[in-house]
Amino acid sequence: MGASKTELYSQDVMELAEIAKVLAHPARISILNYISQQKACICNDIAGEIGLAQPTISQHLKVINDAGLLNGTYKGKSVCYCLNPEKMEWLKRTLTEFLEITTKTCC
Amino acid sequence: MGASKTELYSQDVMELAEIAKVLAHPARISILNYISQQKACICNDIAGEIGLAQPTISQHLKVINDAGLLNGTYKGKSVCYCLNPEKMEWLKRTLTEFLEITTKTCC
DNA sequence: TTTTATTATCGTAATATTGCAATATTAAAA
DNA sequence: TTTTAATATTGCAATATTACGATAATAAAA
Repeated sequence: MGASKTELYSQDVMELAEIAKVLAHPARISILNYISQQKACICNDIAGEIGLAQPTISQHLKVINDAGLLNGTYKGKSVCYCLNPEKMEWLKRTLTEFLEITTKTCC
Repeated sequence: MGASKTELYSQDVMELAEIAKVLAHPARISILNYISQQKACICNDIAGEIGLAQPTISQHLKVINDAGLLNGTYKGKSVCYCLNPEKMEWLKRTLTEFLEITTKTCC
């Protein structure tokens, strides 16, 4: 198979899993780290910085962007990628809430 | 390819991506939710509860367990799965710390 | 010891992800 | 308008993940 049975799960659970997928690859963690360190918009020197080919980085950026975590203009000679602060806050809240609930003692 | 170039990343980044992978599937989110709701050890009625076959749940439990998030005894007529509170706290800290750093305004 | 209920593992099919070369697209600069 | 630099898309090969039937392993109960 290889396909999740998405019909089994609630909207909330699906949403959490989707957003976790963004963080589930070291390249995407690195990209988020890099962008946040810049404190300003950056462009695709990310490729050189991380050590993956430009199309690969572009693909990862698309995943992050499709999750709504990026803002800015994505076309032109030089693209400005920045974090979407609202969505990042939402991500933090959502994950924290989940972990508050699940971090209970047991046994 | 399909294989991450793990040699490109720091230990910290890899660790974060690995733990995020645990949360990156709705079945595993559901399992963690379910276990934490029980407030006590539970067994493999999880399969019926979620709607996946027993081997599939067992496989997901292995992923969660391999990440160190479970405690208890895994053999016998009836198995007791419970959360590892220390590791869950570590997960919360690690993710929160990452998100504190990356949740910065930009642009 | 044999039976029984529960969980793990194996094997396999279907699908998804990762990575990159080649190429297309984009918008500014010349 | 043509050129140029930056980014996106396409196509493809390699690998990983998901799911489950069949079967093995486990430990308590009969």
